[in-house]
Amino acid sequence: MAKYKQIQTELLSRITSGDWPPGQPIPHEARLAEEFGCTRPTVGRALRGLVDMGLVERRRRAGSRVARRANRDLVMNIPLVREEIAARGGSYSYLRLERERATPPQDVRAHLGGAPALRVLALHFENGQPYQLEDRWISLAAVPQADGESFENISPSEWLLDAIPFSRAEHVLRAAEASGDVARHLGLRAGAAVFVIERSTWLDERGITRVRMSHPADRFSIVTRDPGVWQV
Amino acid sequence: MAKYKQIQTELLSRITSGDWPPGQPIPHEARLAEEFGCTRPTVGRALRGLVDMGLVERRRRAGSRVARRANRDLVMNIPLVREEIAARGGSYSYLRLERERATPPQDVRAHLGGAPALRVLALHFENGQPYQLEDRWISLAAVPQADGESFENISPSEWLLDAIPFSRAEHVLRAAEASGDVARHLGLRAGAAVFVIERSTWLDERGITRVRMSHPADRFSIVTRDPGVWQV
DNA sequence: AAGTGGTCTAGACCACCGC
DNA sequence: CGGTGGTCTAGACCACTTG
Repeated sequence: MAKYKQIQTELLSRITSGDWPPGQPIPHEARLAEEFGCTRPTVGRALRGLVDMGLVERRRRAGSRVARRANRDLVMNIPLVREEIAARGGSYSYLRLERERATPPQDVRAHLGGAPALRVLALHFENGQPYQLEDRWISLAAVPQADGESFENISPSEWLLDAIPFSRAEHVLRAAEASGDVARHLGLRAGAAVFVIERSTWLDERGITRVRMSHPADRFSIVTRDPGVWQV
Repeated sequence: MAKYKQIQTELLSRITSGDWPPGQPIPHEARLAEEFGCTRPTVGRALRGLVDMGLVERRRRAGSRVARRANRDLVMNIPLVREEIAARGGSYSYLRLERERATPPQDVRAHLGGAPALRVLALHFENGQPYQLEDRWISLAAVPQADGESFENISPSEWLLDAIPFSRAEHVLRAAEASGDVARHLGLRAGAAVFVIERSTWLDERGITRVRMSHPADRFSIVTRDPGVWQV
């Protein structure tokens, strides 16, 4: 194991063990370097990871302290439906329901701009049961190639991932009660709970696509992980 | 701006602009160091951030490439309810409903161990309306101080944050339909959609606490951010 | 076998900010 | 003002893995 990582692990255990309680000043970099028998940049690299984890606060001249509120960030991942289901050993299938050029509703226009857009509605199945309803808008100004794609054999999600890069993405997670349309497509009764993910992506401040992914509540959950010590 | 960060920004723009498409090999560190007029460790630090963002893949001997699937991680934060509501300018209030020593259900026992546990049920209000139902189990073996706390004036979440550190946390996010009890406490009809967060924490493999936080679907959502924060 | 990334050192300069 | 963290250099050794 790399030395900076050993140091990181050791400092981490001093914090989580309560040996260094919240608010406790941490020895200077120079002192730690002496203690661990290495140079200051190596200690600095170890500490940087702890700062990113939100466990340590550092200020010039004032020194480093254990953060008072270790309000750590959570990390999650939203994989492609197909890969997610395959990873579980389930059988995946896909059905395009609708595809049309149309004018998006107000909130989507605010994101994609006034240009013409493509709407695609599609279903993803796990073991023959509806698992996700994908309701997507694609800006034809930003992604003109989409006009030539029927999306009958490949889902918009998957196609876009290979077709176009993005520089920024935002996700909103929420619970909702299924509207009549959503319920019908997912095979639920109207008003049943669904888990909704709305994803918006940009390429340099230009809206690319907006998608609403709805899942039956009893078949979907998201598990987060701790941000491991991401080395910086 | 630090040089490693300038380099990172430049490389990032080459990727997001499509100049370096997915799968494209990236020049060697030595070559980039030459191009940017710096040393190899500096280039290495810039690239490390891109690897953490999932945009670049590196293998010894094989070199670096733009990741084929920029399946980036998402970062979110679950703040204290009180602070979350205060940040919105709402008025916060708190009510402890129940507190008892009891034997946890099977799944919680698997996490906390067989030792005695404390159960606390509490409500968090925003502007007088129920916002979160907190249903918590605390291991008295791991947190004996909890036995002396009534939780009438401070929520378990808040108390625990200051009382005891943790080394690992796991969260499960899901949608659900409110059971009779949950619905009654939250002022909803039975079967209404709720957003549920289940958080489990450990200190060195020893279970500390498990909490289920239920929110009315129409008043709760989570917004994620890009993890670009820690480097770019 | 050799090229690539991964890491560390020893030393240095600078910006910031609390004293 | 001076101490602290933030960064960079020049050089080096090593581990991994692929051709």
